[in-house]
Amino acid sequence: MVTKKKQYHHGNLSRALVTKAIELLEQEGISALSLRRVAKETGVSQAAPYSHFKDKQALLTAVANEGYARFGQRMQHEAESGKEQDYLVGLGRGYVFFALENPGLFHLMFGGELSKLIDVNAIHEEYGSSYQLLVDAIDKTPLKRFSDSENKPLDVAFAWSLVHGIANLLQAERFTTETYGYQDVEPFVDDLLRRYLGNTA
Amino acid sequence: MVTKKKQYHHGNLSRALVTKAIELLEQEGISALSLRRVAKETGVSQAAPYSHFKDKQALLTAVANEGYARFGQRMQHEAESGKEQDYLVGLGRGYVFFALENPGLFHLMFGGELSKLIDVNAIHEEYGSSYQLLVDAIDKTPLKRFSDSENKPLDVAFAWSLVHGIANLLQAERFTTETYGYQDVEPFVDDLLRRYLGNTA
DNA sequence: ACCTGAACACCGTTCAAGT
DNA sequence: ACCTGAACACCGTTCAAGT
Repeated sequence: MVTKKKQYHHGNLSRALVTKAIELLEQEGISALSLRRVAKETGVSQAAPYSHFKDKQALLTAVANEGYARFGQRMQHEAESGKEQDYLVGLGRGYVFFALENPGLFHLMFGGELSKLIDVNAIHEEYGSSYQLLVDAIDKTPLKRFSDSENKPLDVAFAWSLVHGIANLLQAERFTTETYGYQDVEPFVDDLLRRYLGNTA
Repeated sequence: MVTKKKQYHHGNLSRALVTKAIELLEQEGISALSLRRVAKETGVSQAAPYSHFKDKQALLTAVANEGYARFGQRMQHEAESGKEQDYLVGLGRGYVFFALENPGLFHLMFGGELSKLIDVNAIHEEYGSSYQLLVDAIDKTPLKRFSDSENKPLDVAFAWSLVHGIANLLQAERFTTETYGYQDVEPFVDDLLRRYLGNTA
């Protein structure tokens, strides 16, 4: 029953490296994520990754892309779960929860380790499609609260910023929910999102 | 006229290291910021910084603290400049502009390189006082737009998140202002802040 | 085509030793 | 007290060589 232990060479090394990198990233944080460790713990020599990725950036880009895919799924899942009637608020919940559940990945995806040198196009597919979820939601039902002068693009920027700020500040422990009189994150996030982003509240 | 070239030993090495670190951070980004380079370019041996800082984290913490001080000043300056009547919106302008003007520092201050291992108290003085600016502004004039049920703490979290999200996304080039039909950042930021955060618009 | 082992220039950190 | 030089274990990356 113990197969695929020592014979990569099938084209799965590339995927195995990405998987191991995510594992390391979430368990020990981004500073522990060295190419050499990823290689070693995948059971392969330090130079082997270079057969599949141009350099460390390229591996990180692949990891981030996997992250964007999961991110979009998480948002959509939350929005459609029925826990929240307002679809846009549901997406916001998914956004924030993803950040809290996958701090390493989230940090890599948005923290700028990549964005300095990255080939932006290399990331755009998955990233763009998660972004598109927000755009679509706002296209369907613009924010009534600010409907005095309709401006959907600005509404998108607003929603994106609000939710991104909440996710970042919570994850970096810049807010602590106790400061605001909440014991748990979830109701805190819900109140914030419903009150300032939702149409129903 | 050429003094203080080779005789540290006065207690200024510590400050010189922080200054050089900020310079490197802004010129070449956080990945170029190695302790060894900071030491070398300050004209001192690789081990010298350890006489003043416990480790690299400690130096970075000092750098971040200097950053928080400048950050608070930038916000206050902008809010009091008279370019914007709404004090809170002025603070928001300062917040966002600081991020765009000092991407390296901003990234260090909020990006989590520190927040994982940091002694949170070591940063709290300067950080707290910049945060306090927001709290005070909202204490004085709560957000009228959401005054249906007064909740100032939540208003603070909202304002902080919105402004932090805008700053981050702009700085990481996650938005490009052209997407939203603006040529310059400034009017884009103003419209966002006035429309969703201001009381006057 | 995919992988290894050795090599290079760089890290952070420690420690004995100098002033 | 403050600094140096050498050392250690780690990096990312390259390159000849193996299969």
